[in-house]
Amino acid sequence: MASERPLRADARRNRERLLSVAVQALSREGAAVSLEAIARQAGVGIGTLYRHFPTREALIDAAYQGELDRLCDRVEDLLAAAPAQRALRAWMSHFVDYMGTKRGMGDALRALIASGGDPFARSRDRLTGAVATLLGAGRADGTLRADVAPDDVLVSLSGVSLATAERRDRDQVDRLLDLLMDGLRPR
Amino acid sequence: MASERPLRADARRNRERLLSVAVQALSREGAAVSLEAIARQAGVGIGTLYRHFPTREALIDAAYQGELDRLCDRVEDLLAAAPAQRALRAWMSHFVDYMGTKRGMGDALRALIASGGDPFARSRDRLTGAVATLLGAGRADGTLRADVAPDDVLVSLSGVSLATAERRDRDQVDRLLDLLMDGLRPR
DNA sequence: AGGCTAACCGGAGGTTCCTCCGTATCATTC
DNA sequence: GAATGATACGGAGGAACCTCCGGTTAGCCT
Repeated sequence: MASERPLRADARRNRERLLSVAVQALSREGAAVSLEAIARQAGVGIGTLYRHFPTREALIDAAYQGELDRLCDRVEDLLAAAPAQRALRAWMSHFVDYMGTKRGMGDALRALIASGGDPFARSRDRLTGAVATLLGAGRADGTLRADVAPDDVLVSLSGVSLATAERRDRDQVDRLLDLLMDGLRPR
Repeated sequence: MASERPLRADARRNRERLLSVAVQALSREGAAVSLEAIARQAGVGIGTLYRHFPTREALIDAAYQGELDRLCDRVEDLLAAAPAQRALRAWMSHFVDYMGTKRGMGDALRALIASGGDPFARSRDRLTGAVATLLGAGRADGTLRADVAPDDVLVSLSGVSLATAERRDRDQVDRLLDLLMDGLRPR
Protein backbone atom coordinates (compact mmCIF):
# COMPACT_ATOMS: atom_id res chain seq x y z
CA MET A 1 0.00 0.00 0.00
CA ALA A 2 1.16 3.53 0.77
CA SER A 3 3.03 5.01 -2.22
CA GLU A 4 1.36 8.36 -1.61
CA ARG A 5 2.90 10.39 -4.35
CA PRO A 6 2.76 14.03 -3.25
CA LEU A 7 -0.22 15.79 -4.82
CA ARG A 8 0.35 17.99 -7.76
CA ALA A 9 0.43 21.69 -6.96
CA ASP A 10 -2.93 22.57 -8.45
CA ALA A 11 -4.51 19.54 -6.87
CA ARG A 12 -3.34 20.50 -3.43
CA ARG A 13 -4.57 24.06 -3.90
CA ASN A 14 -7.99 22.84 -4.86
CA ARG A 15 -8.14 20.35 -2.07
CA GLU A 16 -7.41 22.99 0.50
CA ARG A 17 -9.87 25.46 -0.90
CA LEU A 18 -12.57 22.81 -0.95
CA LEU A 19 -11.88 21.88 2.63
CA SER A 20 -12.03 25.41 3.90
CA VAL A 21 -15.28 26.09 2.10
CA ALA A 22 -16.68 22.81 3.39
CA VAL A 23 -15.90 23.62 7.00
CA GLN A 24 -17.80 26.87 6.75
CA ALA A 25 -20.69 25.39 4.85
CA LEU A 26 -21.05 22.46 7.18
CA SER A 27 -21.23 24.50 10.33
CA ARG A 28 -23.65 26.86 8.65
CA GLU A 29 -26.06 24.45 7.00
CA GLY A 30 -25.46 21.07 8.55
CA ALA A 31 -24.67 17.79 6.90
CA ALA A 32 -27.13 18.11 4.07
CA VAL A 33 -25.19 20.79 2.25
CA SER A 34 -25.23 20.58 -1.45
CA LEU A 35 -21.88 19.33 -2.59
CA GLU A 36 -22.38 21.09 -5.86
CA ALA A 37 -22.74 24.35 -3.99
CA ILE A 38 -19.50 23.72 -2.16
CA ALA A 39 -17.72 23.01 -5.40
CA ARG A 40 -19.12 26.14 -6.96
CA GLN A 41 -18.13 28.27 -4.01
CA ALA A 42 -14.65 26.85 -4.07
CA GLY A 43 -14.43 27.69 -7.74
CA VAL A 44 -13.90 24.15 -8.94
CA GLY A 45 -15.99 21.70 -10.89
CA ILE A 46 -18.08 19.10 -9.15
CA GLY A 47 -15.89 16.43 -10.63
CA THR A 48 -12.89 17.81 -8.80
CA LEU A 49 -14.71 17.67 -5.52
CA TYR A 50 -15.65 14.06 -6.05
CA ARG A 51 -12.13 13.12 -6.99
CA HIS A 52 -10.72 14.48 -3.78
CA PHE A 53 -13.57 13.28 -1.61
CA PRO A 54 -15.28 10.29 -3.16
CA THR A 55 -18.19 10.39 -0.74
CA ARG A 56 -19.96 12.96 1.33
CA GLU A 57 -18.61 11.23 4.42
CA ALA A 58 -15.06 11.52 3.23
CA LEU A 59 -15.47 15.26 2.93
CA ILE A 60 -17.10 15.67 6.30
CA ASP A 61 -14.54 13.47 7.90
CA ALA A 62 -11.70 15.50 6.49
CA ALA A 63 -13.38 18.72 7.49
CA TYR A 64 -13.72 17.74 11.12
CA GLN A 65 -10.52 15.84 11.53
CA GLY A 66 -8.92 18.62 13.48
CA GLU A 67 -11.64 18.81 16.07
CA LEU A 68 -11.80 15.09 16.30
CA ASP A 69 -8.13 15.03 17.16
CA ARG A 70 -8.79 17.46 19.95
CA LEU A 71 -11.49 15.18 21.27
CA CYS A 72 -9.04 12.33 21.46
CA ASP A 73 -6.44 14.52 23.07
CA ARG A 74 -8.70 15.24 26.00
CA VAL A 75 -8.24 11.73 27.27
CA GLU A 76 -5.07 12.64 29.07
CA ASP A 77 -6.61 15.51 30.97
CA LEU A 78 -9.56 13.43 31.97
CA LEU A 79 -7.37 10.64 33.25
CA ALA A 80 -5.30 13.09 35.23
CA ALA A 81 -8.38 14.43 36.95
CA ALA A 82 -10.36 11.33 37.83
CA PRO A 83 -10.21 7.54 38.14
CA ALA A 84 -10.49 5.71 34.87
CA GLN A 85 -14.10 4.81 35.25
CA ARG A 86 -15.17 8.40 35.68
CA ALA A 87 -12.82 9.56 32.98
CA LEU A 88 -14.28 7.11 30.52
CA ARG A 89 -17.79 8.17 31.37
CA ALA A 90 -16.90 11.81 30.86
CA TRP A 91 -15.21 11.12 27.59
CA MET A 92 -18.27 9.27 26.40
CA SER A 93 -20.33 12.34 27.04
CA HIS A 94 -17.94 14.45 25.09
CA PHE A 95 -17.99 11.99 22.27
CA VAL A 96 -21.73 11.98 21.99
CA ASP A 97 -21.89 15.73 22.38
CA TYR A 98 -19.44 16.17 19.62
CA MET A 99 -21.30 13.89 17.27
CA GLY A 100 -24.50 15.67 18.09
CA THR A 101 -23.16 19.14 17.64
CA LYS A 102 -21.60 18.53 14.32
CA ARG A 103 -24.86 17.74 12.67
CA GLY A 104 -24.40 15.05 10.14
CA MET A 105 -21.18 13.90 11.59
CA GLY A 106 -23.47 11.05 12.50
CA ASP A 107 -23.68 9.65 9.03
CA ALA A 108 -20.02 10.15 8.49
CA LEU A 109 -19.45 8.45 11.77
CA ARG A 110 -21.22 5.31 10.80
CA ALA A 111 -19.14 5.00 7.70
CA LEU A 112 -16.06 5.82 9.69
CA ILE A 113 -16.62 3.38 12.49
CA ALA A 114 -17.75 0.66 10.19
CA SER A 115 -14.94 1.13 7.73
CA GLY A 116 -12.62 -1.71 7.32
CA GLY A 117 -11.59 0.30 4.28
CA ASP A 118 -8.57 2.56 4.30
CA PRO A 119 -9.95 6.01 3.62
CA PHE A 120 -10.93 6.80 7.17
CA ALA A 121 -8.48 4.57 8.87
CA ARG A 122 -6.64 7.42 10.52
CA SER A 123 -9.60 8.85 12.40
CA ARG A 124 -10.72 5.40 13.29
CA ASP A 125 -7.41 4.50 14.79
CA ARG A 126 -7.27 7.67 16.79
CA LEU A 127 -10.64 6.95 18.33
CA THR A 128 -9.85 3.34 19.06
CA GLY A 129 -6.62 4.48 20.61
CA ALA A 130 -8.38 6.92 22.89
CA VAL A 131 -10.73 4.23 24.13
CA ALA A 132 -7.87 1.80 24.56
CA THR A 133 -6.04 4.26 26.76
CA LEU A 134 -9.06 4.75 28.97
CA LEU A 135 -9.72 1.05 29.24
CA GLY A 136 -6.07 0.42 29.98
CA ALA A 137 -6.16 2.86 32.85
CA GLY A 138 -9.30 1.18 34.09
CA ARG A 139 -7.67 -2.19 34.10
CA ALA A 140 -4.76 -0.72 36.00
CA ASP A 141 -6.80 0.88 38.74
CA GLY A 142 -9.34 -1.90 38.80
CA THR A 143 -12.40 0.21 38.03
CA LEU A 144 -13.07 -1.33 34.63
CA ARG A 145 -13.23 -4.81 33.23
CA ALA A 146 -10.15 -6.02 31.48
CA ASP A 147 -11.80 -8.30 29.01
CA VAL A 148 -13.52 -5.84 26.72
CA ALA A 149 -12.10 -4.79 23.38
CA PRO A 150 -11.71 -1.05 22.78
CA ASP A 151 -13.26 -1.48 19.42
CA ASP A 152 -16.41 -2.93 20.92
CA VAL A 153 -16.74 0.02 23.24
CA LEU A 154 -16.23 2.44 20.40
CA VAL A 155 -18.86 0.76 18.30
CA SER A 156 -21.27 0.70 21.21
CA LEU A 157 -20.66 4.34 21.73
CA SER A 158 -21.30 5.11 18.13
CA GLY A 159 -24.47 3.08 18.47
CA VAL A 160 -25.69 5.35 21.22
CA SER A 161 -24.90 8.36 19.10
CA LEU A 162 -26.66 7.00 16.09
CA ALA A 163 -29.71 5.77 17.90
CA THR A 164 -30.27 9.05 19.67
CA ALA A 165 -29.35 11.28 16.79
CA GLU A 166 -32.70 12.84 16.04
CA ARG A 167 -34.51 13.24 19.27
CA ARG A 168 -31.89 15.06 21.15
CA ASP A 169 -32.82 13.82 24.57
CA ARG A 170 -29.93 14.58 26.83
CA ASP A 171 -31.33 12.60 29.71
CA GLN A 172 -31.82 9.51 27.65
CA VAL A 173 -28.31 9.71 26.30
CA ASP A 174 -27.02 9.85 29.84
CA ARG A 175 -29.08 6.87 30.84
CA LEU A 176 -27.83 4.86 27.88
CA LEU A 177 -24.25 5.72 28.64
CA ASP A 178 -24.73 4.78 32.26
CA LEU A 179 -26.11 1.47 31.13
CA LEU A 180 -23.11 0.90 28.97
CA MET A 181 -20.84 1.79 31.85
CA ASP A 182 -22.65 -0.70 34.05
CA GLY A 183 -21.64 -3.35 31.59
CA LEU A 184 -18.05 -2.23 31.68
CA ARG A 185 -17.50 -2.45 35.40
CA PRO A 186 -16.10 -5.59 36.95
CA ARG A 187 -18.78 -7.59 38.73
CA MET B 1 -56.33 12.45 16.81
CA ALA B 2 -57.97 9.43 15.26
CA SER B 3 -60.76 10.41 12.88
CA GLU B 4 -59.39 7.96 10.33
CA ARG B 5 -61.96 8.32 7.63
CA PRO B 6 -61.88 5.08 5.64
CA LEU B 7 -59.79 5.52 2.54
CA ARG B 8 -61.58 5.97 -0.70
CA ALA B 9 -61.78 2.87 -2.86
CA ASP B 10 -59.21 3.91 -5.45
CA ALA B 11 -56.85 5.14 -2.78
CA ARG B 12 -56.94 1.84 -0.97
CA ARG B 13 -56.36 -0.06 -4.18
CA ASN B 14 -53.33 2.00 -4.98
CA ARG B 15 -51.97 1.77 -1.50
CA GLU B 16 -52.14 -1.99 -1.55
CA ARG B 17 -50.59 -2.33 -4.93
CA LEU B 18 -47.75 -0.04 -3.91
CA LEU B 19 -47.15 -2.03 -0.80
CA SER B 20 -47.02 -5.36 -2.54
CA VAL B 21 -44.63 -4.07 -5.15
CA ALA B 22 -42.51 -2.49 -2.42
CA VAL B 23 -42.20 -5.73 -0.48
CA GLN B 24 -40.87 -7.52 -3.53
CA ALA B 25 -38.60 -4.70 -4.57
CA LEU B 26 -37.16 -4.26 -1.10
CA SER B 27 -36.21 -7.87 -0.61
CA ARG B 28 -34.76 -7.94 -4.09
CA GLU B 29 -32.74 -4.75 -4.17
CA GLY B 30 -32.41 -3.57 -0.62
CA ALA B 31 -33.25 -0.25 0.91
CA ALA B 32 -31.89 1.86 -1.85
CA VAL B 33 -34.61 0.97 -4.31
CA SER B 34 -35.74 3.73 -6.53
CA LEU B 35 -39.10 4.92 -5.34
CA GLU B 36 -39.88 6.07 -8.84
CA ALA B 37 -39.35 2.54 -10.05
CA ILE B 38 -41.75 1.21 -7.45
CA ALA B 39 -44.38 3.71 -8.44
CA ARG B 40 -43.91 2.88 -12.08
CA GLN B 41 -44.15 -0.82 -11.43
CA ALA B 42 -47.28 -0.35 -9.38
CA GLY B 43 -48.76 1.61 -12.24
CA VAL B 44 -49.23 4.85 -10.32
CA GLY B 45 -47.61 8.24 -10.42
CA ILE B 46 -44.79 9.16 -8.14
CA GLY B 47 -47.03 11.70 -6.48
CA THR B 48 -49.37 8.97 -5.38
CA LEU B 49 -46.59 7.06 -3.78
CA TYR B 50 -45.45 10.07 -1.83
CA ARG B 51 -48.94 10.86 -0.66
CA HIS B 52 -49.38 7.42 0.81
CA PHE B 53 -45.86 7.16 2.16
CA PRO B 54 -44.39 10.57 2.79
CA THR B 55 -40.90 9.23 3.34
CA ARG B 56 -38.91 6.26 2.28
CA GLU B 57 -38.97 5.07 5.86
CA ALA B 58 -42.73 5.17 6.00
CA LEU B 59 -42.89 2.88 3.02
CA ILE B 60 -40.33 0.45 4.34
CA ASP B 61 -41.99 0.44 7.71
CA ALA B 62 -45.35 -0.38 6.22
CA ALA B 63 -43.85 -3.05 4.02
CA TYR B 64 -42.30 -4.90 6.91
CA GLN B 65 -44.96 -4.35 9.50
CA GLY B 66 -46.24 -7.90 9.20
CA GLU B 67 -42.90 -9.49 9.85
CA LEU B 68 -42.19 -7.07 12.60
CA ASP B 69 -45.36 -8.15 14.32
CA ARG B 70 -44.19 -11.70 14.14
CA LEU B 71 -40.94 -10.70 15.75
CA CYS B 72 -42.80 -9.21 18.66
CA ASP B 73 -45.02 -12.23 18.94
CA ARG B 74 -42.07 -14.47 19.56
CA VAL B 75 -41.62 -13.01 22.99
CA GLU B 76 -44.16 -15.36 24.49
CA ASP B 77 -42.52 -18.47 23.16
CA LEU B 78 -39.15 -17.34 24.35
CA LEU B 79 -40.42 -16.60 27.81
CA ALA B 80 -42.07 -19.98 27.99
CA ALA B 81 -38.84 -21.72 27.15
CA ALA B 82 -36.28 -19.93 29.29
CA PRO B 83 -35.79 -17.56 32.19
CA ALA B 84 -36.32 -13.93 31.36
CA GLN B 85 -32.70 -13.06 31.10
CA ARG B 86 -32.03 -15.73 28.50
CA ALA B 87 -35.25 -14.95 26.71
CA LEU B 88 -34.31 -11.29 26.41
CA ARG B 89 -30.90 -12.14 25.11
CA ALA B 90 -32.37 -14.44 22.50
CA TRP B 91 -34.93 -11.87 21.44
CA MET B 92 -32.16 -9.33 21.03
CA SER B 93 -30.43 -11.62 18.61
CA HIS B 94 -33.59 -12.03 16.63
CA PHE B 95 -34.11 -8.32 16.58
CA VAL B 96 -30.66 -7.58 15.23
CA ASP B 97 -30.90 -10.45 12.78
CA TYR B 98 -34.14 -9.12 11.49
CA MET B 99 -32.80 -5.64 11.06
CA GLY B 100 -29.76 -7.00 9.32
CA THR B 101 -31.66 -9.25 6.97
CA LYS B 102 -34.06 -6.67 5.83
CA ARG B 103 -31.43 -4.51 4.33
CA GLY B 104 -32.29 -0.91 4.82
CA MET B 105 -34.67 -1.59 7.58
CA GLY B 106 -31.82 0.03 9.43
CA ASP B 107 -32.51 3.50 8.19
CA ALA B 108 -36.21 3.08 8.64
CA LEU B 109 -35.50 1.84 12.08
CA ARG B 110 -33.69 4.93 13.13
CA ALA B 111 -36.57 7.09 12.07
CA LEU B 112 -38.96 4.69 13.67
CA ILE B 113 -37.22 4.43 16.99
CA ALA B 114 -36.51 8.09 17.13
CA SER B 115 -39.95 9.16 16.13
CA GLY B 116 -41.89 11.06 18.65
CA GLY B 117 -44.10 11.67 15.65
CA ASP B 118 -47.24 9.68 15.05
CA PRO B 119 -46.65 8.03 11.72
CA PHE B 120 -44.72 5.08 13.03
CA ALA B 121 -46.20 5.03 16.46
CA ARG B 122 -47.79 1.65 16.02
CA SER B 123 -44.62 -0.27 15.24
CA ARG B 124 -42.83 1.63 17.88
CA ASP B 125 -45.34 0.74 20.53
CA ARG B 126 -45.28 -2.90 19.58
CA LEU B 127 -41.53 -3.03 20.00
CA THR B 128 -41.55 -1.16 23.26
CA GLY B 129 -44.24 -3.48 24.46
CA ALA B 130 -42.22 -6.55 23.60
CA VAL B 131 -39.24 -5.26 25.55
CA ALA B 132 -41.46 -4.27 28.44
CA THR B 133 -42.84 -7.79 28.66
CA LEU B 134 -39.38 -9.27 28.75
CA LEU B 135 -38.16 -6.80 31.35
CA GLY B 136 -41.27 -7.38 33.42
CA ALA B 137 -40.63 -11.10 33.47
CA GLY B 138 -37.05 -10.40 34.42
CA ARG B 139 -38.11 -8.28 37.33
CA ALA B 140 -40.46 -11.03 38.43
CA ASP B 141 -37.88 -13.78 38.41
CA GLY B 142 -35.10 -11.56 39.59
CA THR B 143 -32.76 -12.06 36.65
CA LEU B 144 -33.00 -8.52 35.37
CA ARG B 145 -32.81 -5.07 36.89
CA ALA B 146 -36.10 -3.41 37.63
CA ASP B 147 -34.99 0.15 37.15
CA VAL B 148 -34.44 0.29 33.43
CA ALA B 149 -36.96 1.71 31.02
CA PRO B 150 -38.04 -0.50 28.12
CA ASP B 151 -37.58 2.40 25.82
CA ASP B 152 -33.95 2.77 26.80
CA VAL B 153 -33.32 -0.88 26.07
CA LEU B 154 -35.02 -0.61 22.72
CA VAL B 155 -32.99 2.40 21.75
CA SER B 156 -29.79 0.69 22.88
CA LEU B 157 -30.70 -2.29 20.81
CA SER B 158 -31.33 -0.17 17.80
CA GLY B 159 -27.98 1.43 18.45
CA VAL B 160 -26.27 -1.93 18.20
CA SER B 161 -28.10 -2.62 14.96
CA LEU B 162 -27.21 0.70 13.49
CA ALA B 163 -23.61 0.68 14.54
CA THR B 164 -22.97 -2.75 13.14
CA ALA B 165 -25.05 -2.37 10.04
CA GLU B 166 -22.36 -2.44 7.40
CA ARG B 167 -19.68 -4.73 8.61
CA ARG B 168 -21.80 -7.72 9.28
CA ASP B 169 -19.69 -9.16 12.04
CA ARG B 170 -21.78 -11.71 13.84
CA ASP B 171 -19.28 -12.19 16.62
CA GLN B 172 -19.06 -8.53 17.36
CA VAL B 173 -22.81 -8.20 17.48
CA ASP B 174 -22.92 -10.98 20.03
CA ARG B 175 -20.27 -9.32 22.12
CA LEU B 176 -22.10 -6.00 22.07
CA LEU B 177 -25.34 -7.63 23.07
CA ASP B 178 -23.62 -9.49 25.88
CA LEU B 179 -22.22 -6.20 27.06
CA LEU B 180 -25.65 -4.69 27.06
CA MET B 181 -27.01 -7.65 28.97
CA ASP B 182 -24.27 -7.23 31.54
CA GLY B 183 -25.63 -3.79 32.20
CA LEU B 184 -29.14 -5.12 32.59
CA ARG B 185 -28.43 -7.68 35.29
CA PRO B 186 -28.81 -6.76 38.91
CA ARG B 187 -25.50 -6.23 40.60
C1' DA C 1 -80.05 9.79 -12.31
C1' DG C 2 -77.66 13.77 -11.95
C1' DG C 3 -74.96 16.96 -9.50
C1' DC C 4 -71.52 18.43 -5.98
C1' DT C 5 -67.44 18.41 -3.54
C1' DA C 6 -63.87 16.48 -0.93
C1' DA C 7 -60.41 13.42 -1.87
C1' DC C 8 -57.30 11.49 -4.92
C1' DC C 9 -54.37 11.12 -9.07
C1' DG C 10 -50.36 12.01 -11.93
C1' DG C 11 -46.41 13.96 -13.71
C1' DA C 12 -43.83 18.25 -14.85
C1' DG C 13 -40.16 20.66 -12.81
C1' DG C 14 -36.37 22.31 -10.03
C1' DT C 15 -32.55 20.18 -7.26
C1' DT C 16 -29.02 17.27 -6.16
C1' DC C 17 -26.42 13.25 -6.83
C1' DC C 18 -22.53 10.87 -8.94
C1' DT C 19 -20.01 9.14 -13.14
C1' DC C 20 -17.46 9.50 -17.15
C1' DC C 21 -14.22 11.15 -20.32
C1' DG C 22 -12.27 14.75 -23.54
C1' DT C 23 -9.38 18.63 -22.56
C1' DA C 24 -6.02 21.35 -20.08
C1' DT C 25 -2.12 21.63 -16.98
C1' DC C 26 1.86 20.23 -14.48
C1' DA C 27 6.49 18.33 -13.94
C1' DT C 28 10.19 15.82 -15.71
C1' DT C 29 13.59 14.66 -19.07
C1' DC C 30 16.56 15.71 -22.77
C1' DG D 1 12.93 25.44 -23.57
C1' DA D 2 10.34 21.75 -26.02
C1' DA D 3 8.46 17.49 -25.83
C1' DT D 4 5.78 14.03 -23.58
C1' DG D 5 3.61 11.37 -20.26
C1' DA D 6 1.09 11.52 -16.15
C1' DT D 7 -2.38 13.97 -13.49
C1' DA D 8 -5.93 16.84 -12.67
C1' DC D 9 -9.82 19.59 -14.23
C1' DG D 10 -14.65 20.52 -15.37
C1' DG D 11 -19.14 19.93 -16.73
C1' DA D 12 -22.51 17.37 -19.48
C1' DG D 13 -25.72 13.75 -18.65
C1' DG D 14 -28.81 10.37 -16.77
C1' DA D 15 -31.04 8.91 -12.56
C1' DA D 16 -33.51 9.85 -8.44
C1' DC D 17 -35.49 12.92 -5.11
C1' DC D 18 -39.55 15.44 -3.53
C1' DT D 19 -43.08 19.20 -4.20
C1' DC D 20 -46.88 21.29 -6.08
C1' DC D 21 -51.15 21.92 -8.28
C1' DG D 22 -54.56 21.46 -12.28
C1' DG D 23 -57.44 17.81 -13.57
C1' DT D 24 -60.13 13.69 -12.43
C1' DT D 25 -63.09 10.67 -9.74
C1' DA D 26 -65.60 8.25 -5.98
C1' DG D 27 -69.15 8.55 -2.83
C1' DC D 28 -72.89 11.09 -0.94
C1' DC D 29 -77.24 13.74 -1.32
C1' DT D 30 -81.50 15.11 -3.43
